[in-house]
Amino acid sequence: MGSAPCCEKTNVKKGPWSPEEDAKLKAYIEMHGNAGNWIALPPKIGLKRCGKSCRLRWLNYLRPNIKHGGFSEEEDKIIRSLYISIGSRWSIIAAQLPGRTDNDIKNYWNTRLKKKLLGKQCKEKQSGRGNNLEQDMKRSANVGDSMVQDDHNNKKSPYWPELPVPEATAPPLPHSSTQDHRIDSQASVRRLLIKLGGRFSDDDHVINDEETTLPNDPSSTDQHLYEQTIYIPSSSSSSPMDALNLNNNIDAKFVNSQYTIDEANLHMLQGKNNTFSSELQEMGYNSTQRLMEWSSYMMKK
DNA sequence: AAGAGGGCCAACCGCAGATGG
DNA sequence: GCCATCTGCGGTTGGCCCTCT
Repeated sequence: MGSAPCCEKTNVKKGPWSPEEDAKLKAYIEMHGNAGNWIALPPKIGLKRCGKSCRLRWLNYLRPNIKHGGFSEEEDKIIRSLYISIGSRWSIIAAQLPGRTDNDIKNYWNTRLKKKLLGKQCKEKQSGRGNNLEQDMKRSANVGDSMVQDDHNNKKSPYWPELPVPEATAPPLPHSSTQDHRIDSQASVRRLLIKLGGRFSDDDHVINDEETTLPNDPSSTDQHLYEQTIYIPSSSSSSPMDALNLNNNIDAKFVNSQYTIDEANLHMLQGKNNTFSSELQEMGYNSTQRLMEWSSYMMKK
């Protein structure tokens, strides 16, 4: 494919936006919406900018309710845990943090969290228990990729969503007590799954009953997610692995779908002796156990 | 005081998926 | 089914600003 034709190099201004340009763009979008065609927008309002540039400026800066800087500890944790789960899917991570943009989160990760973990890794290395962090990070970040890679067409498949904190009862995702409840109910977990790239096949009615209730507007879907909090029950008395493999209520197609877990990948998630593992534990995670519990629970639904 | 170095962030680039003709 | 175009995303870069020496 390649770059959109809107990005012709000729006669397009680059670099920082002036207040005048911001004002023009903001005024237009507030009045008309983005009209679904960013490329056609700049000429309409007399901006010598690429449509993509306008879109980016709006999304990352001019959009209402955008927060900049000052990431809270809770946001920090959410970012870390989601990164561990799904890797550098910044847009998805951003969707869990209202007011934050993927760019912001990406910058935050690259400039702070990464170093934070690197620092930690160095300490661990000095104490003789660390592995190569870069590899660990890659490995961890690629967990989603590797575990769901479709061998035949090499396409990316859905990623595992974050697992709730393993408390005995109704553990929410780490979030600030002052924040809105974000991800609530099994339904929203499913939605998150779908959002994470999950496209359950049409006959995966396990999901579809919920999916059909989703609003079409992606932004309202996000809002819907935010307005809820997660509730995942504590682990059942039966073995999670049993539940994973043997639950007779599970639609066979679902069991065989891309959402099943193989043990090799679970070991990857386990992240033995690496920084993320300790990070997880610090946050109260036992990856394998949690993943098992979570998938078991999801399949029983 | 000034130069060097590093941190941080806004913006750009290029790719891939989605969509429509 | 193919092609052109648009949109969205993640990686990278350029430049400003702050801190250190």
